[in-house]
Amino acid sequence: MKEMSPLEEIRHSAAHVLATAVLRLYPDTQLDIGPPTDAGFYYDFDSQIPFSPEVLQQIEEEMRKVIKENQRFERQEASREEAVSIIKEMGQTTYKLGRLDDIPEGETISFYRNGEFIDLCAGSHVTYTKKIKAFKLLHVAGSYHRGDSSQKQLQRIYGTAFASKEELTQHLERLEEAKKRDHRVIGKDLGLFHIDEQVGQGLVLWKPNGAIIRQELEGFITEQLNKQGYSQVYTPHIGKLDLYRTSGHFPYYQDSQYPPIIHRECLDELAKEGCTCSELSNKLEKGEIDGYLLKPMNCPMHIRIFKSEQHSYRDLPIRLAEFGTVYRWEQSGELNGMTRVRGFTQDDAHLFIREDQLQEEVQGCLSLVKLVFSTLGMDDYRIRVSLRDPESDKYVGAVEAWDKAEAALREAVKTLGVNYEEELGEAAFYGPKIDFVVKDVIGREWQLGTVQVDYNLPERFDLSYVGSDNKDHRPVMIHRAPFGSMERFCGVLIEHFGGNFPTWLAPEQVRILPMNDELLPYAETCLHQLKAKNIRAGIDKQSAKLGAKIRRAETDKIPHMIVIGKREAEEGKISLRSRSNPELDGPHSIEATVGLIAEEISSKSLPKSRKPSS
RNA sequence: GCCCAUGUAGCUCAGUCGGUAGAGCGCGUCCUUGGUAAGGACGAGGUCGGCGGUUCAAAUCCGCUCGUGGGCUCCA
Repeated sequence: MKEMSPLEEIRHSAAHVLATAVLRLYPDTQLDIGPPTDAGFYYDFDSQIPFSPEVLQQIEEEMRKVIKENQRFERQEASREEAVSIIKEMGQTTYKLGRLDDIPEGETISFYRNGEFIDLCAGSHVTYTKKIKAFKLLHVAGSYHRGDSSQKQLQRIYGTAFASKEELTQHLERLEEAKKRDHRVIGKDLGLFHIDEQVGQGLVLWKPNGAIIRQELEGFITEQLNKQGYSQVYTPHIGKLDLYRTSGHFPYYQDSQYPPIIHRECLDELAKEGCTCSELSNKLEKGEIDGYLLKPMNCPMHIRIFKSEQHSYRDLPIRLAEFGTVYRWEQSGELNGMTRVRGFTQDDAHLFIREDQLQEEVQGCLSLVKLVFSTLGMDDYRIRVSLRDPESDKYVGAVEAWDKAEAALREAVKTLGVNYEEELGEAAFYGPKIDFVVKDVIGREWQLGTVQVDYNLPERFDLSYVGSDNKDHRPVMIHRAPFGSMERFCGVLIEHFGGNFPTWLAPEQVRILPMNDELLPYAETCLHQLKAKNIRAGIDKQSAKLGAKIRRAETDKIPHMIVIGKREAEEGKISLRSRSNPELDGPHSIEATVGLIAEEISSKSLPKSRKPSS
């Protein structure tokens, strides 16, 4: 049994109080489980009554009463037989008996009692309910019993609890603050992207400002690709079903693909025959009719490029890169802003290598991912090394090859000099992988950069190169994407910066604020000088007071403001107000300003101040 | 896909007991020409997500549907 921290004890106890209150109000309720979590606690209930917000309030009221009664938490150990009878006495047989069965033979079975309520529970708990100084029920959500979608769906009540009211208030305020950083909110405010009902769920429209950010990021990657010996390619958005039959993506992953595109004549023919839907999908699977698939992955296309020529061992590694857009039919409930979508562009590349090059190449890929993260100041990520489960037989390729690959990944990740976790059984069926995982503002984790070894596709496509022994050899493939997908990465990036992008990424890098219309010609002169250096700049020509223009530029999160008044125009200077680097504030010549900003852009400096935006 | 919630102007939201719509921001015009986070006046803008039902009457009640949010399941 794991010792619980004091905070976990409070939360765990709050979960029991929640169950106590629910049973008082709705005695017919069947309880499942109620553990503490990172940010609070939950309890799963099976109840006829839908827990609406009003009901939730009543439950919260009842919980307050329970706490006020200052019930004592008492531990009680029981034999298996006693445990069964306690559960039966409580009338909680539906789920609790199953939970009891989960406890291995020989382990202590314990219950915790508070007031009239008793629950199968390993502990631990606070001593009295009054120790729960501050709690709040947050929301209700559906959840499957044992996390299995074929099981009954229960109602999960989420809440949080703290040792003091102040901490609770702070926590709730932080949640409010986090909501303001939500990429969906900022994306709308700053005109970065739009997801349109009529275009389709999970299909991102990049608006002009968002497109600039994406172009800058793609440019950054392209620069690195050129340095590191990659070749960029372009491939189409659809390919024949046969291609994906060979790769195994069709029909194996059919559920998460847009349905195939079938030629009109073929459809007419089938209609004449009175072909049913299931017959059609049968024929598609068997390959009796062909069609096209919106590509769910870029690899098969890159593989066909590799295979279009003969390769010598001297040519390897061959590194094919593409910003390749793929389409996957994600479940509707899973879609989320830009972080989970149905069409997305991977900053993809496939490396065709000799086995002896594996470690070096993985290392190269990892250092690229690391460079991306450090350039953007994203240091709050975790690295997950996903290995195979030695017990399972779902994996392709020889065990020796896996061992080598896993060893190579381990060695490569060690050279990064960062912490990482190994997770058994998390590998893809075709090879082990390393993922960079980042949290969003609400604490949800998203996989961004990824490096994966693949033994499967070279086999399926019968890839080969000619070795020094003049014989054919099978290359190994590496899939890698430093950003993962442009959509998800931008979503996370928006939240990371809270919209205050470093100047090199900012859609509008400089805004000129003339005090009045007479100064417009001078403002235009300054604008030309900025634009001559490829600096994205604009002039606020609105008839408004300076304060209002500054406010607008601040809320638009423009890195640099150039204020122009009579004084500046007479002296041939400008007055800089900079949110990305307040050290630069003050009067400068326009030439010096252009130089400073151009330097900031080319060095990809991170913002120096993080003023919270209003 | 499933559970719950939700959908009113470009955005954020109000709209009581069912009596056919309101604010702020933004936008437009005019006035104002200013010194580091909001000057002022006037004006335009809505088939209340869509379809159907109940009703003399529906933004409001009911059903279906589409979208969104929070979870669950999933993520090659």
